[in-house]
Amino acid sequence: MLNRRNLIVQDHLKKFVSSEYGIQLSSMTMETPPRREMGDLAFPFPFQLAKSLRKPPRAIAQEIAEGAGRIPGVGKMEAAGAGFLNVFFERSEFLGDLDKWLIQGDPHPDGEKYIVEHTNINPNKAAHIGHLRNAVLGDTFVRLLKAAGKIVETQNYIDNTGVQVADVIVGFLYLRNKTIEDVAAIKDPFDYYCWDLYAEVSEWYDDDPEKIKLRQQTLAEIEEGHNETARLGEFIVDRIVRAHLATMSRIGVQYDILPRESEILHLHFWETAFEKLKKTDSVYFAEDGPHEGCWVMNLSGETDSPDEDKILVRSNGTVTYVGKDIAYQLWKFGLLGQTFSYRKFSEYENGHVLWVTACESEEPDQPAFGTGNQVYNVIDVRQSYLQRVVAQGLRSLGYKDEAEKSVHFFYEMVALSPLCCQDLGIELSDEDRKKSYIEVSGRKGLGVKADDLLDTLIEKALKEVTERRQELPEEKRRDVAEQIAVGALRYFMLKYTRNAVIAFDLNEALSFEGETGPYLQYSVVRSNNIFRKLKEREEEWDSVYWNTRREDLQKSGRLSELLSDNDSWSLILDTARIEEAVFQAVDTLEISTVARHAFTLAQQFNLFYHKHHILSEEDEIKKTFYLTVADTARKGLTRIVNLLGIEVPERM
RNA sequence: GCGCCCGUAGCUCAGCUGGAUAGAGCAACGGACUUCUAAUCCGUAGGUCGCAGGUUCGAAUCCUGCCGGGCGUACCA
Repeated sequence: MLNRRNLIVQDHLKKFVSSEYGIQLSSMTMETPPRREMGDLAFPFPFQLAKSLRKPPRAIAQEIAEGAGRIPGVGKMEAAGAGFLNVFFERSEFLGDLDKWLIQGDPHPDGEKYIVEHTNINPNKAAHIGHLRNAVLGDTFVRLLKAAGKIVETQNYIDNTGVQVADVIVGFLYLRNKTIEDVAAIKDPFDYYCWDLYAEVSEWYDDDPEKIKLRQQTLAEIEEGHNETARLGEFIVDRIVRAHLATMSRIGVQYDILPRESEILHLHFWETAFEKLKKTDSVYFAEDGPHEGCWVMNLSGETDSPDEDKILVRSNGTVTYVGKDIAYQLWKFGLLGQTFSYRKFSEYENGHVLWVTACESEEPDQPAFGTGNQVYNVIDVRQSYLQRVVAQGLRSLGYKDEAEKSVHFFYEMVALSPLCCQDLGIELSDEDRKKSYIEVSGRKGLGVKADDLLDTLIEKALKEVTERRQELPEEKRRDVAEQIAVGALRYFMLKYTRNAVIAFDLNEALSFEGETGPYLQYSVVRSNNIFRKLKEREEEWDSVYWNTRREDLQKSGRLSELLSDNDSWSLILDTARIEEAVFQAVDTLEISTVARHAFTLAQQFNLFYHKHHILSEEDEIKKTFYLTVADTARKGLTRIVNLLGIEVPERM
C-alpha cells in the first residue's frame, strides 16, 4: 500500500520534470535514505539530469524541491547530499490511514492458480536439514503468495517407484532377510531405521558389483506392481511418507496433494507425453553411438553447451526421472489431456484434508488438482540442469508460454562444516576434513535428521522457559517450548539468501538470541504484554474507551509534535512497508527480505519499548500516542511473523 | 574442458534493478534489571569489500582478465 503512495510521488515528479525541463524519464528509481532524519523517500534522478541541463545536481534537486508544488501525503521535499531529492511524508496524515494497511488477508484473487511443488523427499529414509530448508522455503513462499492474494495449490511429489526406494527394499529383502510382517513389526521411528539401512545398502553394493543387479530386479518388480516386492515397497513408502508428513506438521508445513510417481506410471502419463514428444520430433531414437538404443532429447542451442543429448528412455525401455517429470509438468499446466483420480490420504489437526493421487477412486467431492497458470518448483540449485531440460521439453512441444511459467525456485544446499561434523561425532576421511563444506548425503547416512534437530531445539527451549516461567504448568511450558523451537528453526532457514550455502552450525541454529526467531517472538510477546497489563490495571479499558482516547490525541493538536520523534515514526513507516516486502519477495523469489524486514521491525520495536515506559506515562496524551505506536507495531509484527510461519507464544 | 554460484569485520551473513559516512547478528570489552519480562537495550573496538584493469558525475554492486572455493555437466534422482 505504501507502494501506491510512493507511486503517486513518483508520478508527480515525472510529470513535473517533463513539463519543466521537457525530459521524459523512463524510469525513476526510489530509495530509502540512509538515515530517517534525511527523509522517507529519496530520488537520485537529479544526477541523471545534470548533464543535459548543464547544472549541478544539487541545484536541480533544489529547484524541484521548491517548484514541484504540493503532492498529496507529502509534507516537504528538500535537496540533500550531492543532489538527492528527499521526500518527507506528512506524518500525522499517514498515521490516520494506517489501519487499513494492516488488515490481514483481504485477497483479491485474479482467478489464476499458482502451483507450488516443494519438499519432495525420497520416501526411503528420515528427513534431514536439507529437506527442512526446502520445506520451509516452499511453505513460506506459499504463505506469501496467499498474502499477495493468489490462489495456491501445494504439491508434494512422492517418488515411490525410484531407485532410492528400491535400495531400501533390497536392504530389507537381501541384507536383512525380512518379510513384510517383519518390517511391519519394526518399531518407530521407522524412518530412522531406514536411514541406517539405506546407508548400509549403499556400502554393501560397493563390495560386489553383482549385487547391483538386485536393485535393477527390484526396480522392475515395483514398477510392474502386483507382487510381493511391490507390496513391501508400498508398505515402506506409506510408512515413511507419513513420518515425513508428521515431521513437517511439527514445523507448520501442510500440503494439498501428494502426486505419486506410481500413478504417473500406471495411468500411462508418460506414454501420452512420449507420443506428443515423438509427434513433434522433440525426441529421436539413437541407432548407434554412446546412447545406442535410447530415446533422447536434443538440447543443442537451448542449453549453454552445444550437442547435448538427454536420455528420456533407457536402452532397457524404462523411463528416466526427466521423462516422468516432463509428463508431470504437462499435467500441472493441464496440457497432458488426462488427469488423476484422488482419494483422501489424511486430515490435519486443523481439518485441512490432504489428498493423494489414485488410479481409480470412488471418493466423492474430489478436488480438481493441477491445471495451474503458474508453476513453481522448489528444488535445490544442483537440479538446475534437470529443470532446464524439463522446461526445454515443454518448449519443444510448442508450449513456450508454459515453459516460461514453469519456474525453478532454486536455493543453495545446506552443508555441514568439518568442525560441525566433528561436534556431531561424524567421522570424516582425510580428504573431507580439508574441505570447506561437507555435503549432506542420505546415501552415506551423513547429516542431521530433522526430528533430531527439532527435539534438541525443544529440549533447549524448554529449559529456558522453565527457568523463566516456573509458574506455568509443565504442559503449557512444553507448548511454548515447541513454538520457540519452530520459530528458531524456521527463521534460521529463512534468514539466508537463496544463493548462500548454509554451512550448518548447530550452535548457531540453537541460538535464541540476536537475529533469531525467538527474538521476533519475544518482541511480539512484549508488545502483547503491554495491552494485557493495561486491561488488568485499567478496568474501564475497552474499545470505546480506546477510541475516545485516540480522538483526544487527534484533538490535542500534539500529534505532529509527538510524531517528530524519528524512532516512533520509523517504526510506523516500516510497519506499513510489510506489504511492500511481501510483494518484493514474491516478485524476486527472495524470501529472506521478508525475514530481515521482520527482524528490523522487531529491533525498532525493542528500541521504542526500552525508550518509553508506556504504562507509567503520566501525560495521558503521550500515553495514548505510545499505545498507538505499540499497537501498530504489534499488529504488524504479528502479521509478518505469521507470514513466516512463526507462531507467537502467550508468554515467554 | 564447459556452465552456474560464491569471495564484504575474528566467525556467520546483509547490502534493495549503480548512489549519501559499507551494515547486522555472534564472539570480545564496558555499561543498564525496585519498571510494560534483561530471550532485551546502550556504548567501545573491529573493513586495502579476493586481486588488477575498464565503464560512469558516482562501483561492494556493471564489464574484462586473473586468484581462491563450491556445485553441476549419469542409461541416479
